[in-house]
Amino acid sequence: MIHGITIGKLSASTRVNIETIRYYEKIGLMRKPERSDGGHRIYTLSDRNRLNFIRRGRELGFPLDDVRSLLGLNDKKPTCAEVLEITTRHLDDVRQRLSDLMKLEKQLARSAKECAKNRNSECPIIDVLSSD
Amino acid sequence: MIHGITIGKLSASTRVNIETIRYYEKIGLMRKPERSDGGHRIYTLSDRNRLNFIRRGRELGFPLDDVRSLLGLNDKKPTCAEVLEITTRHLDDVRQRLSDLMKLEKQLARSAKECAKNRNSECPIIDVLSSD
DNA sequence: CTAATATCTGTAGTGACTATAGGTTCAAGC
DNA sequence: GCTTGAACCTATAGTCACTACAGATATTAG
Repeated sequence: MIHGITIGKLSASTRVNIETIRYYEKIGLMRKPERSDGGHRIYTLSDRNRLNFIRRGRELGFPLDDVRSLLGLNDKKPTCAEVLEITTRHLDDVRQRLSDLMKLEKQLARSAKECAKNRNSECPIIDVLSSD
Repeated sequence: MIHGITIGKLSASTRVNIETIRYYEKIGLMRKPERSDGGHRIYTLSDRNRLNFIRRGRELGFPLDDVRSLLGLNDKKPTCAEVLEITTRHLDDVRQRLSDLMKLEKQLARSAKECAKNRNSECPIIDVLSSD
């Protein structure tokens, strides 16, 4: 291949850490690339596309197992319906986490506010944590 | 023992898993309790209070290191100002995660919607992941 | 006394990396 | 051709906060 890419260049051009790339190879998300005579990994443009795919999937919060499915590594390329199913499940999960975090934010914000205006007496946050 | 609580009862009365209680002991969040002749852990009401404190802290999303500080295990009992500082930092973190998740939710929801009304052609979600 | 239940220790696994140690290869400049 | 420094290699351990075993021992109810 005329256009071999070292792992460093691949890392720089995809914004994925070198260690992470090697980790993806270990768990089978990235194929094992060719090696130079000295044993350095040599990647192709196709590898770069795949890695970008994985990165974007991760940026959307998909767990690596979902990314694996989306890449078609579990069985075949997923149908559009299957992709939708994975996405919908993930979306539900995100919404659940959102709802949990919003409750949390409210509680913390209330505690912090009380604490701020009540600097002399017993700490209200500690009280909350200690109360039965 | 009149005042002894077994780990099972402690677990049931605090809704903290037995394994988690032992883990907290290992990392020094819970003190080492007395033991029965046979070697079973025997807890006191004070242990139960502490464990409830830890559980509530975790429910508010504080990392264990923060809980440790709030318990006064790092140096002394924290002042109210220190508690507020820990809480505020944690709140900032929660708000950051909230903001990230909201962006995520938007993107995923948009993708899912497009995918749902577009079942025949190329999958829009895969397109997003593949695009440069 | 027996049988069922509870508890014990220790280790490994989870997810998705990140960090380190100690070695080898590559590419550029002279 | 040689040197040097950057890039790369493998393997292992650490992160967080648990959870899940396996295999042994203790306790308790009947």
